Amino acid sequence: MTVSSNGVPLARLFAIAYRMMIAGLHERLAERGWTGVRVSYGFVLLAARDGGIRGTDIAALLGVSKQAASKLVDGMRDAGYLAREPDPDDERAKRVVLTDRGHALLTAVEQIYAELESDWAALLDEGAVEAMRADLTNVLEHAHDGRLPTITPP
Amino acid sequence: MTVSSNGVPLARLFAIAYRMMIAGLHERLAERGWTGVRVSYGFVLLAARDGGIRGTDIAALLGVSKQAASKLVDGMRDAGYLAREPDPDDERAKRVVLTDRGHALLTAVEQIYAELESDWAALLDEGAVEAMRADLTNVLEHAHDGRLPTITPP
DNA sequence: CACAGAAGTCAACCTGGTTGACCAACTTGA
DNA sequence: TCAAGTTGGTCAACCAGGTTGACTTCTGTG
Repeated sequence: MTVSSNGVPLARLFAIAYRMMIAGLHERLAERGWTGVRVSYGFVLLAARDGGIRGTDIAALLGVSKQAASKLVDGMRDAGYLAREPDPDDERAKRVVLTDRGHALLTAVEQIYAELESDWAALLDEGAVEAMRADLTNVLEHAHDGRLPTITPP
Repeated sequence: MTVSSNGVPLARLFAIAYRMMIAGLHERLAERGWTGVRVSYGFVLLAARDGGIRGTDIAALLGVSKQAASKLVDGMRDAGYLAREPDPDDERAKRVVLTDRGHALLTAVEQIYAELESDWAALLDEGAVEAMRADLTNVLEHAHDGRLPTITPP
């Protein structure tokens, strides 16, 4: 795709970049013994990290049905990353919380992200990664009423 | 995800950005009467634009099996965007080429991408979009032996 | 208090992938 | 030259991760 004189469309570049980073993440996770980890796990772990999250909130944030979210939580619970607890505020509901194993996985993910970004920084000019982050954050927050959506894997 | 002191991980930002741009693309396509368009269509149309492409090459580029690629081509043919022709160089093979309707869709996609990027440019400093494009291109080319992969939706 | 709506689960279904199998055509090395 | 291995595409069966529908229990509101 060559668009006017502006080069490769940003959407393509984001797609490739995202896919490349995710591939790098999962490769390095596997090297550290974390296997069978799906892309959405990281996003769910992040959202549930502080005090847990409800199934319906996971569904909303991932943009899927509550049934799909429930299945995903089932899988993560079976893998030992999450546990379900009663929600103290509502007898219908459950909160999904991180297990120790879930915390450990999330820590590994964060470390690897830092490594990957260091790799990028080594290839670009001083401060370019931070500038990119700021610009992306700026546009995305503008598009979402001032706040990044919490969790959105493509 | 808060990574060290470096803010939101780039991978998340790319995911959100990509998803947002694709959503914008498909929303604007629908406004122009293009409905039922899947994300991968644009990538296939681009790859097939100049002289067509083989089914196995689509499979390779999309990172899917040849059967999956064949199904995708079936769908796009049925929707009127592609046609299959014999490959003059190999009796086993077929080339997938764009129909007029396929060319028109690709043109619409490119126009919308340009619009979306103008929206971004309006929110950022002078030249920031081009700097981001250059930086992304730089890193991604470095990671792929000097050439961007042709086609990779997540 | 009645009722509409919400949270989660069960069940059936669907879509876009997968693998396996197959046949015709092509390529390669002896 | 030719046999064997490989390749391109299609058919078929299967699967994972979604979907929708239905249901029960609980909550909030008028």
